[in-house]
Amino acid sequence: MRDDWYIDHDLPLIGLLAEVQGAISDELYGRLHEAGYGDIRPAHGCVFGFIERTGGARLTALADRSGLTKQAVGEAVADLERLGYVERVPDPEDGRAKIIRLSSRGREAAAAAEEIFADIDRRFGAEVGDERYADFRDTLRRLFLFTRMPARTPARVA
Amino acid sequence: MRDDWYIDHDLPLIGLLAEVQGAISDELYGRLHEAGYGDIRPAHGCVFGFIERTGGARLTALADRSGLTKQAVGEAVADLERLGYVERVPDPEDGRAKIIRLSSRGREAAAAAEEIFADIDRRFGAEVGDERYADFRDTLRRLFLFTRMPARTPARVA
DNA sequence: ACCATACGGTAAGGTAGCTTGACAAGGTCA
DNA sequence: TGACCTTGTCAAGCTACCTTACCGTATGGT
Repeated sequence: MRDDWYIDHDLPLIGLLAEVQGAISDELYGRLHEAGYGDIRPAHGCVFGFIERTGGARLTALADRSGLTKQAVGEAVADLERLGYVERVPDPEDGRAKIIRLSSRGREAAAAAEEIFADIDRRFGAEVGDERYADFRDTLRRLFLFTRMPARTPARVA
Repeated sequence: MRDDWYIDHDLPLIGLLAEVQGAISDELYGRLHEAGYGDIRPAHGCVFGFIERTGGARLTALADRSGLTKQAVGEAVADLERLGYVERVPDPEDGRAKIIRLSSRGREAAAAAEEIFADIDRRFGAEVGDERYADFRDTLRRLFLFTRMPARTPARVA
């Protein structure tokens, strides 16, 4: 991105979303690396992004929430267990299931990530105005829920 | 995403951006497929998203604008050329360079994509309110430009 | 007690989309 | 004219994620 094409041309919504997301992603993993969490990769987001901070979650729940397959999430969990960020404990309520829980190091990393997000929110708020930014976040969340709405049930033919 | 975890838990900004982008992406490529442009893939976005509609652009310019490597964009261009969406012509001003231009089929596909985007904009606007949505788009664009801002020059030590 | 179903895991293999490295041909400028 | 940079391309390889298939164990309805 060395030239100024994007100053004069509008990217479509999808392009703007992708670019902003990419910028945040670069900052997140860059700063996690500096903070000593360099072994956390984007693929681990399906765990950190969707797990209960305390109490943990089942593999199947993480797969459902993230929209990925159990295999993909299982691989991420195996990685994070090896790296010491999560631990798997048997679920007392279901002998088949295991609870995936953040270890203390995992909670530290999650806290570090949340600080980075808070820092980004602060800078974004300062750039466009806090009220404007709050509205933006709110609208984005509504659009997210909108895209997750179940398709309209076809009208029943009486 | 079968359970309702995301109703009660806030995804961080990056998660919201990723999810909404994914939803738009699904719709875009699904509908392009139905419209007879099923051979256009997300990887081609670095061309369609950043090329001048008439006049075309150089490979290096597309790489700069999209933030990808020349190799990645070159592969997308080779694909699109084979599929008939773009053509490569020698640049009269520089013997090394080639101008990548949308063919007539390429312009048709771009127009189809723009209709899909307009349709999504219409639905999003209806969901959250047109004014609110216009503000949202505007703020998103400002945040995009903000993330593209050159790093602050360190204050010169007099 | 039986059997369908769900949970988690293993394994093999594949695809999309990018990367790094090396390079020839053409341009730029002292 | 020689040193250097730019443009585009070839080749090799990586990451993230998917698919299909199979398995053992546990649960729950009948």
